Amino acid sequence: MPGYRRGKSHLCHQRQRRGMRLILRPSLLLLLAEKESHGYELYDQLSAFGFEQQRLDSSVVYRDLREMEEMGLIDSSWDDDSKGPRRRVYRILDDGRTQLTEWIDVLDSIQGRMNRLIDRYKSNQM
Amino acid sequence: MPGYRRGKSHLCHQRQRRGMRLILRPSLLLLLAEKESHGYELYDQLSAFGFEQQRLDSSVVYRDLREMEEMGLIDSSWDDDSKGPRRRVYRILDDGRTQLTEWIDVLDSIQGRMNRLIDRYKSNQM
DNA sequence: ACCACTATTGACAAAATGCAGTTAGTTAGG
DNA sequence: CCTAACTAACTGCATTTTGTCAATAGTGGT
Repeated sequence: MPGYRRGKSHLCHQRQRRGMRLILRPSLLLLLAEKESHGYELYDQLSAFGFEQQRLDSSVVYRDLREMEEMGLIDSSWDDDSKGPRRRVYRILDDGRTQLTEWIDVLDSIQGRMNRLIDRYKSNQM
Repeated sequence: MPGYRRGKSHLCHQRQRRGMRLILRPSLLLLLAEKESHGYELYDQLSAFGFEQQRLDSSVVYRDLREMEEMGLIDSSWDDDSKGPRRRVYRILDDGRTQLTEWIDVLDSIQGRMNRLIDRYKSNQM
């Protein structure tokens, strides 16, 4: 059996990661709303939202892009003109813009709830 | 082939749920930091943090309590004096208070990131 | 006896996650 | 020419995490 004991500091990282997954797709959609792009570039740009490459495997980004494509939020095509390996370039669709708006609203309301929790915690400290 | 097509409105609910799961344990710990309690009562009190019973099955609450007990954040004992079925009463431990503080910090930082995202989205609307 | 409400638990399928590996084109150095 | 490093995308799989549903059990009311 693989030892694999989860220490307490590990728990925070896990929670942090989950928080990040919550905003990954909205972040990707926002980047694509600003400009079309391919997976590898998006992966780099995510640092602007606090994603660290150590903690986020690029395969997660590719997988999420594929799924958003299946959902009809974005679409893609190959770019053969660029140097290096071929790139799959993604563009946001109208449904994607609509979805982005809705997700932002959801994040807004989650923030409100998180605030309530944090405020209550802090008011107890006195 | 179970029909099960996920419409777009479904996606928001899914994301909302994820956001809620993120704050479930911190919420439970906070409630227990204020006063010892049992699962069913905690389940009721969660509405104060925006949890709706329609969208959160009580078994999830019980499961999380059990796991936090395994982690040594809280402990429990049976209360046989109360009316009705026996209650498992939970109390927060020192490690639980420490963990709560850390989780609150994590939520704080996640909020910061969500804010950056939302601000960037809104500045694009102009 | 039957129903509703309180209270906790168990079991299982479905989904999400982390990690590691695979394929391939390009560039630079020895 | 061979190799290493970087860019780029994708796949597979074992674990973990979820959501959902059902089972059990005590109490009070009609």
